[in-house]
Amino acid sequence: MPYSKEHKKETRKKILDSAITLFSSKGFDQVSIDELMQHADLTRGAFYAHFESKEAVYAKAIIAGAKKSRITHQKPKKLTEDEWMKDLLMGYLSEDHITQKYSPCPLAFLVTDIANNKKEVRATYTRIYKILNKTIQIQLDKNPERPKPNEQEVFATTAMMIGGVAIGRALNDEATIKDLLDSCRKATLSLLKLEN
Amino acid sequence: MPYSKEHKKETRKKILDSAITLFSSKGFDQVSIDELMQHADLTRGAFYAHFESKEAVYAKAIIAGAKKSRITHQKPKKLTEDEWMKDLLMGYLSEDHITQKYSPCPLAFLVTDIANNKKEVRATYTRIYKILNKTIQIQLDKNPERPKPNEQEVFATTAMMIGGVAIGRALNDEATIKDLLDSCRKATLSLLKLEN
DNA sequence: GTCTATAGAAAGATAGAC
DNA sequence: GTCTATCTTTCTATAGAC
Repeated sequence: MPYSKEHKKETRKKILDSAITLFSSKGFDQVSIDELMQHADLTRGAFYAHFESKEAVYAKAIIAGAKKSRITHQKPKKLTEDEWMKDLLMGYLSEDHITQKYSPCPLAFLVTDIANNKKEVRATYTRIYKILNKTIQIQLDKNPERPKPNEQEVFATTAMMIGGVAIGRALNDEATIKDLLDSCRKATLSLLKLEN
Repeated sequence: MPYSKEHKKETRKKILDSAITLFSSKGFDQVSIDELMQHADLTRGAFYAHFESKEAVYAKAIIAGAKKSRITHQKPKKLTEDEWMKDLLMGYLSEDHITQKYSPCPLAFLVTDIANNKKEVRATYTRIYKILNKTIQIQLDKNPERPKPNEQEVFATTAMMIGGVAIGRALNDEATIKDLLDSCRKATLSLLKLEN
């Protein structure tokens, strides 16, 4: 066999990485399989040895994108739980996130794109969305010296995070983007009782 | 002249109404000019007598859609300013809005769709977004007997409104949608100090 | 202004060589 | 597994008759 299993796995990963970047910045329809494969240094025809359709790679890209997001990472030892949570919020609601300087969160970058897609894709979104809320809740419950936000406050917070980033990407005016992000950062801290 | 000016204006309005409905529910790329014109009881070829391109009708549809949104309407006489504001919030963050039972807000239905579109389209979005925030601010300033929310609190509120509706449309699970909307309704009322 | 017909480009997916 | 070539469909936009 001229190609090892290892090789295939790496190629798949390259395709998936390209998919995260391209789908996040341009949406499902504006990325062709040709472009996707070229970005991964391959040609059209090789695609179907790895995924069965465009929808399939899109769904996998959402999952892979979520896993790359900082919010799923381990807390650095030198930070307290609350410091880490604040760090994540500030990073999420930042210009660098909007301009894709670091790994974009598919929940925000692809919200309406996904609403227009197939049932299986929306099921994937739903699963990841629940995980995000749960993760934040668990993280916040770790500090006993602060009033714990309830489930509703977490839902409201993530709606503001996702909404803030999604709107920021649609806007055409730096100053407004800055105001929006500032406002959301402040309001999320307050909602989660993380102000001090 | 076999067609009056009046006729043209009405035809244009029919196309625009179809555009709002179809673009909102399926996004820019998933609506073809053919489908759009059929929905308006016309054929492909007639389109270019009214709009110069697909992007052009899309941008106009965003504006027309925003004008149809309840939030730009006049307050009914029998309601106080705050009651009216609460009404709008509850309607915006409702299942009926998500399922498009009434006129969808393009700011929420098309956020990421617009982020992936041309500069002029994003400029249109930005303009309407600013108007929404301003409108809410003005409305809230009318009641002198309540602490006035500042600009930041209004920005945070609209981020939650738009985020809540956009996420709700991407979700695949009735119960989660309900929780999400409940949470956002409660949090927006609190942010705007409208609880009583 | 609206129709039918069509030009011209692009995209998803498959076939077969290596 | 990856390549090139191609089938087939779909779409935007234009041309020309009425």
